[in-house]
Amino acid sequence: MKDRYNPHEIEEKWQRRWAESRIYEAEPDDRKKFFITIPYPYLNGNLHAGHTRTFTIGDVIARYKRMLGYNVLFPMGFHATGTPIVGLAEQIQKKDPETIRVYNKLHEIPVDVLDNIQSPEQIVEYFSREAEAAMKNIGFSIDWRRKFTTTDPHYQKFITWQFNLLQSKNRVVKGAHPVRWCPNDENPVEDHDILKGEDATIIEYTLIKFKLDGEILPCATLRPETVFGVTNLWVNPKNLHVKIKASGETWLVSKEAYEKLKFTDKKVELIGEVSGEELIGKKVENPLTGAHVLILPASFVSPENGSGIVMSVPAHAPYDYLALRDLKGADLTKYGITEDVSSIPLISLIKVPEYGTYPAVDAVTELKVKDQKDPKAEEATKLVYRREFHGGVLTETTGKYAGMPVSKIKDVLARDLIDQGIADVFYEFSEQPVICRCGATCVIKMVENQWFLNYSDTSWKKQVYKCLGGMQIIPPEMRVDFENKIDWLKDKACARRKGLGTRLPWDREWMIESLGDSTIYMSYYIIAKYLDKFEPGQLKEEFFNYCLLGEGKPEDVEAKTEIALDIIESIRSDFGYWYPVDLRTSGKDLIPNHLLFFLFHHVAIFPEFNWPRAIAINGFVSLEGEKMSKSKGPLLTLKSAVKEFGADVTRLYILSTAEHVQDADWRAADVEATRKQVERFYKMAYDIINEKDTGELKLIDKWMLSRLQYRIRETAEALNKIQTRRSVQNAFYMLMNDMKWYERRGGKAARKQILHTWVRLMAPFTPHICDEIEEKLDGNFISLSRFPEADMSLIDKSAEFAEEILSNTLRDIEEIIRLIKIKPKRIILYTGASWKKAVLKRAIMMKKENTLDMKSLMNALMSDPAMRAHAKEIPKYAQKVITDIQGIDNELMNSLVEVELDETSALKEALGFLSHEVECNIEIYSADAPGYDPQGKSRNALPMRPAIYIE
RNA sequence: GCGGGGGUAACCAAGCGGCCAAAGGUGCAGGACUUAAGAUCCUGUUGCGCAGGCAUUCGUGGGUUCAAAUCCCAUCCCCCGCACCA
Repeated sequence: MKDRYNPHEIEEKWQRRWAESRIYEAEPDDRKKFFITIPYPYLNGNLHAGHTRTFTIGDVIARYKRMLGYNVLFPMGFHATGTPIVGLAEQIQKKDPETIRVYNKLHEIPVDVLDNIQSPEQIVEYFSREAEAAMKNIGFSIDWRRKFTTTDPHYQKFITWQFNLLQSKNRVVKGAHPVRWCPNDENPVEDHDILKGEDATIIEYTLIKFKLDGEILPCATLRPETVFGVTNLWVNPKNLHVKIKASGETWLVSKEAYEKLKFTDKKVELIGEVSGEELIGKKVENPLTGAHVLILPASFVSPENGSGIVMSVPAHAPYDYLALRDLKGADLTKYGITEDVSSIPLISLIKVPEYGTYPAVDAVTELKVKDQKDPKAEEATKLVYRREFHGGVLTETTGKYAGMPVSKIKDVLARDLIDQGIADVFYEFSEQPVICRCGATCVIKMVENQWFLNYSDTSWKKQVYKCLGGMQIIPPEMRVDFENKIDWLKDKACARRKGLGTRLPWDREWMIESLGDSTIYMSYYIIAKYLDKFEPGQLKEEFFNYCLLGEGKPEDVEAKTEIALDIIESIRSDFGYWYPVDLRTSGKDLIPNHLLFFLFHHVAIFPEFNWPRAIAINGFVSLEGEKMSKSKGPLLTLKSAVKEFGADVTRLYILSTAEHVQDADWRAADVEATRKQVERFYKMAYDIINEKDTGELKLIDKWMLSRLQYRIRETAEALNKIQTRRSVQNAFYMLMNDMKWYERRGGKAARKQILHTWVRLMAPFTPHICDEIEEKLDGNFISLSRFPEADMSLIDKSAEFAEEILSNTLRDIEEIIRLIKIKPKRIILYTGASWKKAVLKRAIMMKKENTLDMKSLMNALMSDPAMRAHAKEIPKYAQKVITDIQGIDNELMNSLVEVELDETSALKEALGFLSHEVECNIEIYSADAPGYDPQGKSRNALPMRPAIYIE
């Protein structure tokens, strides 16, 4: 150990020794096991501060559990499945300037290296090497023998097995689903492919098929229940409409709607054109109610929205009401309409507390909307919609639906209408337009014959609920989040046309989607150690069925796969030992996807005793207050953080700056401060090691040992809850402050003993520096030693009280000196009179018995002859004590009566220290025998609070 | 809109019914050490106060309580997710 702290030298040294001694290579034995996993990183870039946080939390827990005596398995792999890596390869090949910039500047890859990673395979190779090196440099205690990449042929066998199994359990189904689609690229568009309209979501409309002489006028609506209140349809006379064949029916829609329908699952065919004007004046039949209603002209109808034909519900839709009102007195004879349409009776079907029979009318009146072109019409629409949705109930008009809340009706009614063949589903973007990077306007396409995992299956969800119920979720507040997300999860497309990965075994045109192939791979870590024992081709289903599920006979597996029997048995027994996953820690972004799928697939495949035990969630990392971005910057790589500050400092900082789901902020200035603190720790340890402990334990040593026990207990409690911030706070900063005070008070005797404990307390956080120190203490690897246990017998309340009195008194003296602005020549302390102590104790006792009041206290006191000498002073003090006690918590009260402390002698022991601190001679008396007391200050002395006289 | 998280002193951040004017870190100011700088160590950092005190603070407004940053109600503001994408 050198006198100066050189993190890189120390870290390199210990990482090498750890690797040489293989201390993190876990094998089953008779200890209790702990299997911790962290989502493997996706290899389209270098590891960054976000990974640093999640992984370091995992490593700290792994190290902590190891020191608690668990046999810890902490493995790591790499994720390469999916499209981004392929996309990246294309960009690099094209030498796309932005990509080159991002990967050169943000991911810190030299340009000449970039030239050499052109193919997806090279990218995977490069980033996995970099990631492994980075994780080693920060000192993660990973068993590297188990690493793998999801594009490995062995792994593909594993995924193939998994999907065949899911298929056989009817968890994979065929269906169609809508995606954002670029008609130009003929590809689904992802968020980063979108130029404009990134926030647009796909909204499901119900298309209600009004009938006109055997032809159909479909109206798109978000509120299918209002079909009961339709009084007419709206068509914009200025728009061009088309007549099309749609799955055997003849439809009339806007030209734009026809373009959209081409991408749906309907077969559409253009037959002819119809102007808006032609349609107006005709009567259509409401398919649900059978009512015949007029088609009327309205200017607000946009051909871009829905079908270009709108059903009118003036009782509940302000636009409809306004358009109808706007027609008052209009001459519609050119459409062949002679009746006064403004007198068409409104049909109310929703009762809502805020409004009368016709909410739309009330809203228009309330907001004073002029006409359908008034911007306030939009506002009124939203208002009515909101109120009706949340507080509305369907009226008798809706027949069997009467009494149902509006918020519950949409899905039910839409389903019913579709089943009756009088409605369809129509998808529309929430924002328009959505523009692809290539410049084309995106549409919504129905991808057909798509493979889905049927997560929406209620029996599956029920199993997941059961699994979740038996799990620990950390922090516990996140449990409700998981529950919500389980409810919300729908069927998920599990196959794609392009990207890296494994083919769907029964439909080889499809690649298994990348989130689906990373759900149960934790079990693969157990196999991964044995990859040199067999070829991918030998990994037949029987192998996995036996090793992971215990199905079949090992001899049969041997016969089928030609894998040696002892290997098969060994894997099976390893699996039995290590599984299930005891803890998975992850960033919060993975809750609604990966972590959910992790649970779904586990319950689908494994028996209940192999379901995961716990999940811990952590937040993101920002840089100097700015959100970090892999593709836009800013970005801080793990590698460069360690290079600049060292592994231990990086670890300590990232752990201490935020707790659980809170986001952490990386601030270089604060990291620098942490570096100094670590340096101080190193220096302190160095000094302690090179000094001899002296003397026997004094009060201050007992105080220090007492404090240490609290720090240990807090640290352990925090780590048990994966509160890394709190644990670092206690194990490092608080203990550091205790040590400073201890040394300032001249404490020496316990320093080495403290250090012994301290390095072990710190070892999970800063393993390198701790091993460096431990080498000089015990010489063994610190991660193989035991984590400290708080020894409650070393808790010394009286030493703590003494120290508290001392520091409070010191602060008081200094405050007085500051206020009276003199250089003190003589200071006298008077400790509280013993009768006051007696009063206090008696009062506390009575308070605990719930019998404390002035009268009974006085009675009790006065029955004691020794008290009578102070009969004059007692009432006033007793009154004060009674009020003071109100504000004391129980623990303190207990201590106050239990602890026997001679304040006078305790202060006398610290007299030298006190006098030195205030640079003035100090004398101490008990108020029982004050001696020199010119101002009678001793009367003010209280228990735990000496009076002070300064001259 | 729905769901989740959050608003605490110059900043980050703990506390979630009583030793709370509020942990810890940072910044800032003063002091010690040093030829000096840095590092380190002390002290202070809401206001007032020439004896250890008092007054006012924890988004805002009410309420419960002997006692509220902490509990209840209302209200305002900020962040994240809402999917086929890793």
